[in-house]
Amino acid sequence: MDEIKDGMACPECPHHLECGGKNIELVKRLAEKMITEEEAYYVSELFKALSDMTRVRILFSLLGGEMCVCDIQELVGVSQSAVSHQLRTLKQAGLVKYRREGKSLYYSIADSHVSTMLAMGLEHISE
Amino acid sequence: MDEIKDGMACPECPHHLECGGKNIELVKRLAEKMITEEEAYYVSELFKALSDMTRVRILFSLLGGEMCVCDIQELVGVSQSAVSHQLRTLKQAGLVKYRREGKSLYYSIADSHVSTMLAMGLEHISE
DNA sequence: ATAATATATGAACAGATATTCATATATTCA
DNA sequence: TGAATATATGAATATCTGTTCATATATTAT
Repeated sequence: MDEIKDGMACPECPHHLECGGKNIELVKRLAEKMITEEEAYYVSELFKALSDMTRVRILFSLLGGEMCVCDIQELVGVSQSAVSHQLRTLKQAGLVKYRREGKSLYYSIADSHVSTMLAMGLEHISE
Repeated sequence: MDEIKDGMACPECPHHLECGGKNIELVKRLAEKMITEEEAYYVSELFKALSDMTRVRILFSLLGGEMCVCDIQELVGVSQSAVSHQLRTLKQAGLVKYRREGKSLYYSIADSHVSTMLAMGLEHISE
């Protein structure tokens, strides 16, 4: 990878350095406004939790309200273990929460961001 | 997996069938409003495109406007090949578009859905 | 305390994914 | 046409991910 050098504007292509297509001004300016690596990591982890078909189906199921694990299992049609593993992923990403009632755990959408993201995803694919 | 049978309400837990925690009414009602497997697949594929740190950084770079590949490469700090592969993934997901100008390709965010999803993702992790 | 039910969890394996390397394609310039 | 630049692409590989299977934990009922 070439190093970014400064103050070497090329007469033929004023925005670029060394005619190499490196718009140093733009890159330097954007680099300051850029999200941090840490933020990018957490955002990607968040979307990773939404990147599996089973988890997406679980979340859309929960849009109608809270459900216990065995009902999710029934509705989504995967094994108890698989649902549980996926619910943990969703929980860790802050996408769902749960409460206990007797032997059952009732899962629900964590907040309205989640519903909106799902709605937007669905909208995006329908274009 | 137990089969869903109808009309067998259990006296002890009226919402459930066979005391097995299966809320058959709820499950049947939700099953009708459920997104299809196909929709779930496409939505998960969309979010999968957002589930990688490099791609997230590329997209946030592009929020400021279009950029050519070599500038993205410089800003994000990964190899030319890696950027190109990731741009293809983003393109296939409909998240970015591009136009050619001479030897360079200028990539940009495909539509406002994308910006909003990114903004919401960032918002969600900051809570 | 014991049994039954609901859910979680760890290990293992098959399949997916991101990067690298080498090379191909497309465009411009001389 | 040939050289240089910008980007794309295929193959290979190491890593990651989702499911299954077996088992553990937690709650309730007997």
